[in-house]
Amino acid sequence: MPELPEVETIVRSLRPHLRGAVIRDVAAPGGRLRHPVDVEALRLACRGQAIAELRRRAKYILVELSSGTVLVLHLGMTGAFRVVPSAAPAATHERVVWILEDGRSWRFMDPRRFGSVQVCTSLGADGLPAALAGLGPEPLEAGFDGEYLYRRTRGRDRPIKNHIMDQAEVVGVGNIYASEALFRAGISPRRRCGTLSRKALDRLADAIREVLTEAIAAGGTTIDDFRDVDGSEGHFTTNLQVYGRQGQDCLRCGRPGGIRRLVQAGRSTYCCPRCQR
DNA sequence: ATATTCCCCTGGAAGC
DNA sequence: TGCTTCCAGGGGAATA
Repeated sequence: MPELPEVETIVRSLRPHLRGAVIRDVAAPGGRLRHPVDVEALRLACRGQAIAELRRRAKYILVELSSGTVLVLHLGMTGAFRVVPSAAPAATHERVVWILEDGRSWRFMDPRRFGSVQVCTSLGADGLPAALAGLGPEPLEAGFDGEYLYRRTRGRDRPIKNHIMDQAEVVGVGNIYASEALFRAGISPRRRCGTLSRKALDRLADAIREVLTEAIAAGGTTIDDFRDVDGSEGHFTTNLQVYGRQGQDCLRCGRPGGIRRLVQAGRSTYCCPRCQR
């Protein structure tokens, strides 16, 4: 569910609620997530600590505590947060609850348990968790452009869609925005990445930055589960040009029923075969 | 090394 | 109504 724009939306929403708040205690009422939730390590790290800052790296949320310890959170496919006025009893699918000194509670729900909540045990030289060291560049920061994509795709053979969803190449692009960016760039998702010209990859880098920026401005995309911290939906859904539109008319060339759905690496891809080569 | 497949888990929608 | 099948925004381990 959450790709870069959704995670960014959530971090921006959480920040004013949580920055400066002091954690009284942590509970893990919901059993294991992707990894077992080490509630003792969480308590040790969090009790009595203020939340100094919240940041996003790739699709991870980093919670920096006043002690310098960092919590590493991931939403998986169905993770969501709420901040509520009291320490209410656990709701359905609630996995981790932080009780704050001011009486509020910060709650993580995740029906499918693909998310994760971990205490970072070692920081790299860049101040980021060492466990995130293998991630590629942020697409909205310097260092990501057509030249970079060109360099990283020479001699590689996989489909370009799989390549841009590889978090070691560029972070934050998931299944929705991969299809959307390739449509905007006029590139077939099945094209072998090593065969793309520098010019085409310039267009693709621009398209990725453009679609992510627009989606952040719209508060993300809600297909089914995604909700902001206040429960609201993302508005970018209405701007999707291909995702979920199989059998509908292409918005660029107008071909009736022009949008196709295909499967790559077990994930749905949407494209217009006439517009994307 | 590189690329693809499978699996984790739960719920909703669609098909019969 | 009820049962079965398919599908889902992610990521990582296990295979080719």
